[in-house]
Amino acid sequence: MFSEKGYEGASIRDISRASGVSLSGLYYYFESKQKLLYLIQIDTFTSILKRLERRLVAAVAPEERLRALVSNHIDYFLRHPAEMKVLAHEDEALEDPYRREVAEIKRRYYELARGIFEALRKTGHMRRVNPRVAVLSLFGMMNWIYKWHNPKVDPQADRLAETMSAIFLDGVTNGLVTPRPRPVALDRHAVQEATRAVG
Amino acid sequence: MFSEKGYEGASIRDISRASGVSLSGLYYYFESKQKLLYLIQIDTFTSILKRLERRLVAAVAPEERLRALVSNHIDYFLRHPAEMKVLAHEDEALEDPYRREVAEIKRRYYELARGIFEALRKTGHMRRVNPRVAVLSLFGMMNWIYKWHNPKVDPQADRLAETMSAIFLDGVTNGLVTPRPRPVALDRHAVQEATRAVG
DNA sequence: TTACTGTTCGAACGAACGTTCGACTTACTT
DNA sequence: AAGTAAGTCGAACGTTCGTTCGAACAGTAA
Repeated sequence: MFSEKGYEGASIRDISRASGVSLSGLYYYFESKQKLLYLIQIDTFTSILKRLERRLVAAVAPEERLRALVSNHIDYFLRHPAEMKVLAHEDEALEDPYRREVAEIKRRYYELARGIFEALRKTGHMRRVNPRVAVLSLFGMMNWIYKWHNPKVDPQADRLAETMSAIFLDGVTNGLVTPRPRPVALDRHAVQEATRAVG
Repeated sequence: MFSEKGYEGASIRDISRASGVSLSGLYYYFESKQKLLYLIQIDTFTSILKRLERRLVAAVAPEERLRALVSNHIDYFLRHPAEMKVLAHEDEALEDPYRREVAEIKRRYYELARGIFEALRKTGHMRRVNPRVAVLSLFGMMNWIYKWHNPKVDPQADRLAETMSAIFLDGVTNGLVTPRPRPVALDRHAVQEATRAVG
């Protein structure tokens, strides 16, 4: 309901109708509408973060870690579209005792992503891009998915994650699109083309 | 008000209080709350699109056109943050006589962007990326800005547009960050590094 | 049977919602 | 001076909102 109509747009009566539980029945389980939104957000955020941490233990190279992050995020996104839409779209609807707590998890997620970027930079494989802007651009790319993704015509999670990783790491004009492992080095032809593109 | 509290969260009374116009005074100008949202969206969308079209007449090379699109979008975004937030965040709040009309402009904007991608591809400067996914990823990157951009700590429009264009065209791991005109070709060192990154 | 605990609900609360209406003011035309 | 049109507003309309409360139900323990 929150994902369909937005937090303010969805009434407790809507939720009651959709769930088949009476108004007061809902309040037996959730002390308020705010708390319900809070529970959805905390639950979703916690599990996506936990799943990411589990996946990251297997990945050590920064690029691999970044791919793991993108893959995890998008996979979760497409598997739980309603929850993720609520997470992406209703973050401002939460008020301050709850809001702070969700923001704290969000910050952990952000810091984790930022750490991967810093590592990528240390290995010398990233150019001088403001890391904050880079991370937030990546999240923007991924979190926008709920606005447009249509399972019938758009790529599945794996393919989408590969495309977005490729766009983000190599851009649309360089490199080749290949599944993991990483695209191979630029050949002479690609370098020539890149050079020609400038002139 | 719509940008602060969301469409549903903002009441006509909020708007009345903030504008200093009485409830009925507002209805002298706007026939409904929906119509007010519609007017904001149409007005904003029309002017950002018009401005883009004006800028595009000067740019012929696909890459230049893409940079113009990014620059125009972000510049407008940071200059009219409230309107753009409403555009990005409240698109689903609009109902169907109005909604369709806004969707039509949005489609024109999308098609324009897509056209630039197709052109980029035809020149051979873009690799095999699903153009739909590419365009929507780019828009995601840009439209997410309202969630995080803080004028005090984050780059201004020019710099931000350059960074996002660079990320999108070249990725974070390739090429160099330079202001327009385009970054120069990869030197031997960069190629070596890229190669090493794979192995 | 009685007592208790966990679960469900209808009915209602006051508050806030979007919208309307008629009256009033102001400024300009005749 | 009278008339007209545009602008502004207080008060109220019916509806919906989030939330509460006490009654009723089921299942188990004594």
